[in-house]
Amino acid sequence: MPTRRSTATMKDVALKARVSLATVSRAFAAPGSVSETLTQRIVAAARDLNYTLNVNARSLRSQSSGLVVVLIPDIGNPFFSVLLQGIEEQARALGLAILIGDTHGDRELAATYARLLDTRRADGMILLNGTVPNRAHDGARLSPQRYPVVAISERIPGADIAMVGINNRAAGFEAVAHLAGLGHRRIAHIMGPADNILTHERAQGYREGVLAHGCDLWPEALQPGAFSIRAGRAAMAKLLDGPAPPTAVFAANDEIAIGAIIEAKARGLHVPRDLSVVGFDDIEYAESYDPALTTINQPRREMGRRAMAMLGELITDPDHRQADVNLEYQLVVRASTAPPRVASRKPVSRT
Amino acid sequence: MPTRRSTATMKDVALKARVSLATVSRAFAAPGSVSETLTQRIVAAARDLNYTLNVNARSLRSQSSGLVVVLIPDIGNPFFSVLLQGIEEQARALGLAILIGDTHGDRELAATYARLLDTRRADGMILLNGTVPNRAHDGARLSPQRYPVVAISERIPGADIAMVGINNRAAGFEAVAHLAGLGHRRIAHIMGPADNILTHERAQGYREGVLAHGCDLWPEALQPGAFSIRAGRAAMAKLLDGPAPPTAVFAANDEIAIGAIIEAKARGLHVPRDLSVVGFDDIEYAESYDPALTTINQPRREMGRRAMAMLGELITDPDHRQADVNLEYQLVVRASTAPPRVASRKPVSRT
DNA sequence: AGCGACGCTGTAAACCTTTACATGAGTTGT
DNA sequence: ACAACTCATGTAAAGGTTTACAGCGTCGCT
Repeated sequence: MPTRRSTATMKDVALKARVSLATVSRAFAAPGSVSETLTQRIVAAARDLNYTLNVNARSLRSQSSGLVVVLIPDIGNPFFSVLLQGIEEQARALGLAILIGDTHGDRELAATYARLLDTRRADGMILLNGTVPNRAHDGARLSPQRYPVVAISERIPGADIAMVGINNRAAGFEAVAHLAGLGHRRIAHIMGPADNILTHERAQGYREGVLAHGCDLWPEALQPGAFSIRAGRAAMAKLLDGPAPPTAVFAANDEIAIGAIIEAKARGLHVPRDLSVVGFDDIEYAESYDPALTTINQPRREMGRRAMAMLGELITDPDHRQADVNLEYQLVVRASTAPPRVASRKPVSRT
Repeated sequence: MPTRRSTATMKDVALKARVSLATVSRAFAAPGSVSETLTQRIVAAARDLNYTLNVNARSLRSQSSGLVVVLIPDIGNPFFSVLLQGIEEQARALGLAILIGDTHGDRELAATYARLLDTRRADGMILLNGTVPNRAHDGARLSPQRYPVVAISERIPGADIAMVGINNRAAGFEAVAHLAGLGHRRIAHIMGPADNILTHERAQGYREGVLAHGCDLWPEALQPGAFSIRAGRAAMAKLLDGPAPPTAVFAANDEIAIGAIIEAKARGLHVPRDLSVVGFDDIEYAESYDPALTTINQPRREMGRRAMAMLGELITDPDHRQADVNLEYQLVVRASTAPPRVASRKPVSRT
């Protein structure tokens, strides 16, 4: 018969240590403020009684929970895992715990998690999905009060929320520049979901790159898609079915890139000989794939750390205005890109 | 100047609705127990005042948090993501939230999360890493009191904790049976980390399979490893450097399998023509890999759901004894296995 | 009419901690 | 020697909810 422990409280500890309740509280909260003798007595008593702080009581009284909500659209997406580790690392350093909310892209669900802020159950929130959940929560009304919130990777339009990420437009440009530098002139782009802000930034970078390097830009060059292998495959199929297929593809993320490669292989094409592919994100499997993916590496751990650090400041000082942070990305050249088999024209020099 | 909302409490709602505090509480907690008229007045007042329940106060009073801790050794491991979704789904159905604790295999960290149970901040715990964290927490002493805990996938030795998973031994056996059925006689096994229980169960299944099908069993056939691509690669290299390399490999999980394939390819071998590989887990990338992985599929979402359901029962009734649950697994045959190039002997029929 | 039962509502205690304020002892400065 | 401080400690209120218990009106039954 598992007996729940009749929990010891501060009162019990105070009694046993022959001090007042307040002194016990202070002994734990502000180590300097209680004399050496008493502190020792208190610690000993707490140990003997197997005392543990009741966090709910503390939160109730101090109006803060020590918890931070992290909203993720899909925890299965490997892009987020390292990010999460960075967040968690920094959170621990700040004495905070994180609560991961997987929204599956469901706004309703996101709102549920966001409500944790309202109920004082969380002190702040990190957004990973490019949408402000509160908005959905009860119609169009945005919560009037401001909570500590920071966004990672995606700038949230119309919301005054600090962000840490990379310059996606520039990265997209660089991906195209790499392909153009190899001699490709017919470069397609498979995009992410239309409602995602990153999609447009990367596509914009693509467009500028294509223009700057004098490459082709035909109507079907920009394929709509989604951040998944399946979508990448489907889009690649369309591209390959077109009248003049591209010799290279810039995919909006690595999963799309993998999908594209699968489809190309299925049609007997060799990557990179017949088709070059560059991805985005540099997920763990990018390096292990066959061929190893050329892709844009984002400093994910650092992004997580920085975001959490910013949030920490915001929690202690809500009036603090945080500026956006843009970190360095990196084009990682691996085996999925090569010069086109028959260079349509001679290689274009980079501007 | 972001003004924190001067939060409305139940008292305010009671005042506005001209009822007592208790009635408001009951109106929310037990819908049936308050008259229609009052309920309406209360709901209206709550809406007008923008009232939200203070969860900390509730937790303090009711001694439960509505939170469940899920301990994961590595959130980056794709095996866990779907599992998590199953857990989360079921948790939501039960009105519980989950707190994901990534331990990075660090016992100290696991103990930190486990302490959430002590501090009444969590009502229960789901273990995904095969170790009981409390044990590490303060030396050898296991907490005397019992908390609602259930383990997924790994039976925890020496602890009386209910588990949901699959029969890993049988699955290992089946993997070998599949290879033997294709005609392989020289089948190696790359194992997971030695301190993991699954490692031994799968290895045991392998041994029994090899024996039952009259295959070779040489000293180096069982390669120690870890659940990672890198480890799989290294082990495969050793196997291939041996005097009589295997024609097939059973890897303890998919990442090992991918590592093994990478190494084989690097040496100019073709999979499955020169080497058959079967993995374990059927992670998302198994299907997309080249070649698509033959592997053991675990019903991950269902495992998560069941575990959470069991935990739910345990939370409401701590005395309830839960029996272990073994779910159905499935061997998924894809492109990474084939008959050996030169069948060493004629195909062995399955017993 | 009287009695018990029942259903709804109110009163007040309890949950455990933090913290403003009060107290008193010890120290410093003049 | 005494005022003015400092410092460690104690007292008690506050934080927002749940819930045992009590009160009261209504209904049905005899």
